[in-house]
Amino acid sequence: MPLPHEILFKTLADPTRRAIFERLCREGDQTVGALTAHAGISQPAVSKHLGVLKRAGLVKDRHEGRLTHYSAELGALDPLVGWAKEMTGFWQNRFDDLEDLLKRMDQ
Amino acid sequence: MPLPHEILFKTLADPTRRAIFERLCREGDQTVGALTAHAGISQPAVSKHLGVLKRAGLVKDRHEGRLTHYSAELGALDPLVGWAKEMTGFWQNRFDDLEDLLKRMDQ
DNA sequence: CAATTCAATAACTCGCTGGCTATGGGTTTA
DNA sequence: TAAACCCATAGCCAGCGAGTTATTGAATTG
Repeated sequence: MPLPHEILFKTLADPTRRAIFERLCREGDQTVGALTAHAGISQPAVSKHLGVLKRAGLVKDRHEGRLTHYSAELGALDPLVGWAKEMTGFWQNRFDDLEDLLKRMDQ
Repeated sequence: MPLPHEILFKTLADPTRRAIFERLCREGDQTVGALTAHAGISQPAVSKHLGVLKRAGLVKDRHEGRLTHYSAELGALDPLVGWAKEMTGFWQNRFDDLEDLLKRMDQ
């Protein structure tokens, strides 16, 4: 099983897929048909993207008769932000180490 | 010119490239040779990845004789975090709208 | 100056994936 | 129940990109 941020980066790297996700974030609940109408690609292509988004935990679906509604899954982006903070944190730690070193040299 | 987060997602989607960037964040300045020693791929492959990272603004290089040192560029991840916050923000706004609606209905 | 080392570029191969069309299963409508 | 509609799956194709080896340029070493 890959780390959480791994699948997120791969999934959100595709512009079309990210656009679908953004639309779900901005406008909330949407049917596949509505998403297809704005995506500029075929319905099967949209369905495939939604499948990928769902497997990444970025989206959840709701069945209502013959319609399928999709909505953005909240908090799914957390690992991504966490990873970014971790990276900048490493830098901060090195900065702290440098400060410690300078402090010790000062004595 | 693409949006800032666009290139970041594409660049960081590759595991090898992300590993190189993580190493630079964790351990700071590194030569191409040192990075190659830990990457498990050939030196040209590493150089190509470093080129991509550099064009994305995630990394900067420093020439010292025949060696080239690379280091992580701070703040390059900001647009990524910004985008994530924006997405969750949209959801928050919809939540606020719902609260407003309910408030208005209550009167 | 010859040999060696470091890194970048060139040229190529190959697997992955995002797009398509065709089809099928399930649901509503006439 | 026949027809139309919504969405998912299957199967196929083309382009991209990550890897390779070969080569070159530049800098250090002997």
